[in-house]
Amino acid sequence: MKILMIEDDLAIGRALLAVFQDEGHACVWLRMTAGAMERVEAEHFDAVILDLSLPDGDGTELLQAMRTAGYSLPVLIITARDSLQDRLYGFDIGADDYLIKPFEIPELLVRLRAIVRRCSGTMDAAEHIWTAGAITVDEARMQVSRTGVPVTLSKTEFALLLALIKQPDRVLTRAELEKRALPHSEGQTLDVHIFNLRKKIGETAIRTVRGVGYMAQA
Amino acid sequence: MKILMIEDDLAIGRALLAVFQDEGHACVWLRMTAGAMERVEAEHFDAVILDLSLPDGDGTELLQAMRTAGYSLPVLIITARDSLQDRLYGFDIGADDYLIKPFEIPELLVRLRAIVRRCSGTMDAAEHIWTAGAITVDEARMQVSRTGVPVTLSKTEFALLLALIKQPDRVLTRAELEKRALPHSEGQTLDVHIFNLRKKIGETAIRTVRGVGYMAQA
DNA sequence: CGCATATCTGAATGCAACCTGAAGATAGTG
DNA sequence: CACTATCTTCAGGTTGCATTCAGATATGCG
Repeated sequence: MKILMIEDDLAIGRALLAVFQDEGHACVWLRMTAGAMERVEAEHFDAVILDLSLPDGDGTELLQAMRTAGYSLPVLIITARDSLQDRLYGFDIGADDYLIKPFEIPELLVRLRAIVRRCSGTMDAAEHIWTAGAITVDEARMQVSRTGVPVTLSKTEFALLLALIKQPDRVLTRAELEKRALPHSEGQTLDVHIFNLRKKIGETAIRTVRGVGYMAQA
Repeated sequence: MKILMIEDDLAIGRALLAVFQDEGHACVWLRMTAGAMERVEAEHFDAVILDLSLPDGDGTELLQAMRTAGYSLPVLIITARDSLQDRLYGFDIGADDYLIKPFEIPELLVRLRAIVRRCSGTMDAAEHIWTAGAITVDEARMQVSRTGVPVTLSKTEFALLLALIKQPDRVLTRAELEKRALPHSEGQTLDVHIFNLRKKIGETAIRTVRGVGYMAQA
């Protein structure tokens, strides 16, 4: 996922940047609205995180400009303003969600995922359901099934499988997988999780690519 | 409350979806009339929000079809057409209220609440009912029953169960649940309420998803 | 107002699931 | 055949949840 973050607070910006990196998202960080519109026009983003109080103008102007230009990508507003009027105004000009400072990072992640899912669900008609072979993963509901039979996975196993199944038939390196699913791990713990995962969802679902990593079979 | 929204404008749809989520309502968002009738037949909705100008046909046709099929649930029409004739036509074919774009979100909420109240008083009064497994929750009457046997819950327990049962088979995080049911709480008070809840409605009704939260079994 | 009951909250304990690291077995590669 | 990467098993340690209980707060009733 590729995110455009417009935020002038250094502490918040850095923290979010680090989190996004950990989650495997790409993130472009701007500290003002200047140049933002050009980036949106030139690149593809899956979501925008927009602070309203910025050094070179109000973030609402940017949002309005984006909407009138026809961009419908999900926008999450961050702000210190809390009144009902501010909120409604935010939605009116086209925000998808509204988060008030100070906020917890996990909450931001949840909401971000929610608005992205919401938009992609309605626009691509595809729910966030991933499939590869006999395996089906419902990302939002955190449910996995094999040939229709539900399977329960641990958090780590789920994260692993999700990373793999999001890009079927593409090899993910051990480093990539460890970064996504095993924050505290070193050594070959990954092997163990893959092993346990295979026990639950079947041997053939995940193929080993010797010397590189693993791959979900489409 | 469960709402069916048929609206092709992305900005409006998103804003409403977000508002409904905040208010704790479930909302199904379709962007065309196609498939709408099937949803109405298959699920229970408390209200329909219907845009008239849709990509695949006029919303009035859907409304007429619903009415001739005998569905009397409240319908709020949103449209850009403003002429007196359009309005009268809308009411003629069975709309309960009529809102002209652009509109303020609070106004929509007020009108929505009004028509729902109006209808629930006169028509099928027994209709805010959620089910999952052996559990039935009547939201309006605040009544819960297990395999038909009534169960009395405390306010907090009811709020918890309601949040869970509104979205069966979907994991709700601890944060989400705490936000809905325990405004003043921190720590693991949630565990205690889940425990008490399970004692009353049965062990199997609520499944624990370790490291994430809880889920109502459908 | 004061008492009794129901409910909520926070802390403490024990248990089970989970993650991790190590170590031997196995299979792939040159 | 030797070497290395991966598979498989297992035990130790950690974390999160279940469960209990007592004090605090709210609610209803006399």
